[in-house]
Amino acid sequence: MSTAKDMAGEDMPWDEVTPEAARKLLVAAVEAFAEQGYHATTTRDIAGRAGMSPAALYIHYKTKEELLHRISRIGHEKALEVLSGAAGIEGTPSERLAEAVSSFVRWHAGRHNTARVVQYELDALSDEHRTEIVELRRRSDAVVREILREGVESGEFDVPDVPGTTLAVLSLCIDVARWFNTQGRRTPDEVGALYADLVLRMVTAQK
Amino acid sequence: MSTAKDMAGEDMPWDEVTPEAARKLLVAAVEAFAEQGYHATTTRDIAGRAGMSPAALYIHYKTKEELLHRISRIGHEKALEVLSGAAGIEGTPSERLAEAVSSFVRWHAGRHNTARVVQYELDALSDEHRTEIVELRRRSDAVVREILREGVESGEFDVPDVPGTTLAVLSLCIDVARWFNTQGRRTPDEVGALYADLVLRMVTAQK
DNA sequence: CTCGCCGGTGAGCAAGCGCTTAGTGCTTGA
DNA sequence: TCAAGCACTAAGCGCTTGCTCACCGGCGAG
Repeated sequence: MSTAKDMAGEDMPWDEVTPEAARKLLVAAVEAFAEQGYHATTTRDIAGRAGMSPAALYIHYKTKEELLHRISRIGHEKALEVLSGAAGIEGTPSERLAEAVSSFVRWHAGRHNTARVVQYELDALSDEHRTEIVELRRRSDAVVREILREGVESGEFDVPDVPGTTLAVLSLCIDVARWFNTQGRRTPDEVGALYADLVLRMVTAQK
Repeated sequence: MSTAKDMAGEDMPWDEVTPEAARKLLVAAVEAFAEQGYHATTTRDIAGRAGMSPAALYIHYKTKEELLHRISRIGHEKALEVLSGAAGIEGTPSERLAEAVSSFVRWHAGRHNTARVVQYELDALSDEHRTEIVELRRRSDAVVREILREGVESGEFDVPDVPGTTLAVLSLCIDVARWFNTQGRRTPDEVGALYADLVLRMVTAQK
């Protein structure tokens, strides 16, 4: 079976953000937002983590909210890329669902700081920015729903409520960002494998 | 099959909080924290929603953090009560797991404002208060893990990784508080039934 | 060498924050 | 009837916040 393990979005994070000072500030912000949340993080804290003065932030970003928006947009794009890359491999719906779930979970575990900001700080975005991000989330939803639909069609899956099950599968993956801890016993690979198995059992038709 | 539908924690919310002014403030705080998060909520906002002056808050609570702690503690106790009440019914591990999941999910959906604060604002608590709350969460974990263990022992369940699956089941239930929306199409009962079914399929041994 | 440009800084402003305090009116028991 | 005690308010204190602005050093072009 082919793998999407080395898909985009897992290596060289944030290298598309330039110049270097802007990237350093953004990386510092991801760390701070993930640890304490957007509203509990001060611009002074972000600048301090990046080793710069508070005013430096405003050379590269108009507001603190714009910084969150950049993180959220790039993060969502990466996550969607990982998910649809995995869903697009050749294979049966079961194989594709397993690949999609394990890759998506691996991303949420391996990059749990980014994922936490991306998934749990949506409310802090302006209405306009949030609307844009929600559209990206709808696309993730569509990817999973389509695999389930195909599996039901082929008879591989037995899923009475496709939209509800789609929601549950994505919810399960996303929540990894909340509890996953680098100090914990499990590696991202292990969690991805466990979750792929659990999800397959949720949808597979019994013989 | 017996039901835990009318278990504690779903009716007459917060009626243990007295006097009335303290309860009104607490209910207002739950609403505000759920909508905007703890750090984005001001004491003026809470007092305003309760129809009182900002200073009134400090007659009933020492700090804003103490208010969060009260919400978090009572909420966790209610959630644990719902979960272990459902897990304690007579029946096979499958029946008990289904009841536990559907009740727990129903609580997270039906009282999603409280659940959101309880589940997603833990970081805002002081170290001391958080330690106390984490202990309550460990007990929820133990309830689910014990059902899984018994099901494996009886041969009803096939669960290679009991701790990991426990985590996944609880994570699935908890995340309901994040996405559940009163305007949505599903009722708490429907989501509870769907999730109980999905979880049973995750753990049931194939014949 | 000098000048202009530009990423970066130090100091600080206006606003809003959590919380306090002096005072007010209502209730209550002798 | 009235003093004490109570829940509550108006005003505001000290501080931190997001953000601004006058200024500065280094560097490439003429």
